[in-house]
Amino acid sequence: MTATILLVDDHSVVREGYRSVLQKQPGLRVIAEAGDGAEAYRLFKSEAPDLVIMDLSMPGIGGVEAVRRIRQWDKAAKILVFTMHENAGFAVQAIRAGARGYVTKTSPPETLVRAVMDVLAGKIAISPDIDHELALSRISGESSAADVLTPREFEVLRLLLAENTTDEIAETLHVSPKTVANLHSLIKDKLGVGSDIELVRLALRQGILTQPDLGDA
Amino acid sequence: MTATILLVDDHSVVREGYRSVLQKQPGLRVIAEAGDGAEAYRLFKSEAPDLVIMDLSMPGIGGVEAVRRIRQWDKAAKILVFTMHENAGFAVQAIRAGARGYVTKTSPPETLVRAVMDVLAGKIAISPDIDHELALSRISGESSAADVLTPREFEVLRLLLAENTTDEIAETLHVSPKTVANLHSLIKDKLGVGSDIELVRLALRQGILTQPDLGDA
DNA sequence: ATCAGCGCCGGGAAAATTTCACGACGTTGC
DNA sequence: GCAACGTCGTGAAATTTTCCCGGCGCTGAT
Repeated sequence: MTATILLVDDHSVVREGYRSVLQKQPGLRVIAEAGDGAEAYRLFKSEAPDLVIMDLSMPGIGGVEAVRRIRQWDKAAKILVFTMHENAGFAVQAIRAGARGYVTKTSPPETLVRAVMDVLAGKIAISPDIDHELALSRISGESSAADVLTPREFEVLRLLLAENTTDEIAETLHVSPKTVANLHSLIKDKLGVGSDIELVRLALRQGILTQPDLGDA
Repeated sequence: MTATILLVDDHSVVREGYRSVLQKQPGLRVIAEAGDGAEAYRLFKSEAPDLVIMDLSMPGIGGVEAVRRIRQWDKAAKILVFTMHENAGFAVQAIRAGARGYVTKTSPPETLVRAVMDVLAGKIAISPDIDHELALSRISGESSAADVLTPREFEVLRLLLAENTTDEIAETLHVSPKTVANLHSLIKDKLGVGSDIELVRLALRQGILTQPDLGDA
């Protein structure tokens, strides 16, 4: 019995790479490919693959959201995240969303194959570098944003990173600009950063702010 | 006569993809692979390939710097940049550094092959999406940082994004904190942004600030 | 040679923002 | 009931940002 696989990555040349690696492995068969989250969801429903290999950064709905939706449709779906982000924050997000594995693209092909086998066998597969990252972040506990912030604070943080001025946020939140400024200050305090610049970079590292570069002008 | 190629990308599975695509093309032969800029430079010198296919985001010295060094070593080197960044800023940097082509990873395999052929034939190859980006950025001219800023301003900008406080920058630059604050304000003015957060995001888009996520904690 | 223009450096003062201390209200949990 | 906490807001002090200014040195044009 060969296991069927759905490949999800927005770079076709990269999918070619996955396929090439997986083909060499007996017992695996790639039956479909998707280039974004929405297509992945659609194909999962129609093809019902045994395993999904999913990239994180994709146009439209991102990988994490795609994982969430697929798991919502099939609570037993086996999804292995395969991404460039060597970052504990992303891994935590992905696992929380329902991924059964997280492997970085810097890993050698064997690691990917091994992870595929593990996930198919029902195990959880995390690549060693991320394991290490995770351990580190536990030790030298960088405040990890999403935990130490209250829901309201977190929302203000997201808006600060996306929207612009304090006043705009105050309006969309129906509170006084003063409150937003207070929260802004409190957030920086809780996160242990001194400037907005550090704040953005922290958010970047932790995957709160996702966009790498889309939307130039 | 078959053309020899050096592949540079820090993700081995991705290199697998390139190879797979290029192998199908008669007249092309991949003779070496590198996982970072330094290795690429070393291999270029020892293997003297006809063409280099280079990723941009890599550990250690990045792709742009690698392009620069290789071109310094061999002014006639043919380098094709193949990256995920669908961003005019990166393309401009790469071309200025000496790349002869710029293709995004979202492009279909044919586009890559076509670009490889064009560059080998001595032409400049830019993928259509970037051409479009370039045109757009010319029209709705986003201030493009590096141009409108004087050298000194640009340096302060870099330090703001990397270093932290105004005072630290003042010291490393041997000027008064006041001057740094003034420059900081002037930079935001010239770039047309209202807050530091926008400033960081602009820098991100334009590739002034490169690190995507390395160095979590 | 003179002068205008510009990059660079910083002072001063007004304006805006950040920060801190504090109070109020509702919820939750012991 | 009450302590603990999240949320919202005020006010006033502290700090930063911003704007306007003058001075210096260089370059290029007249």
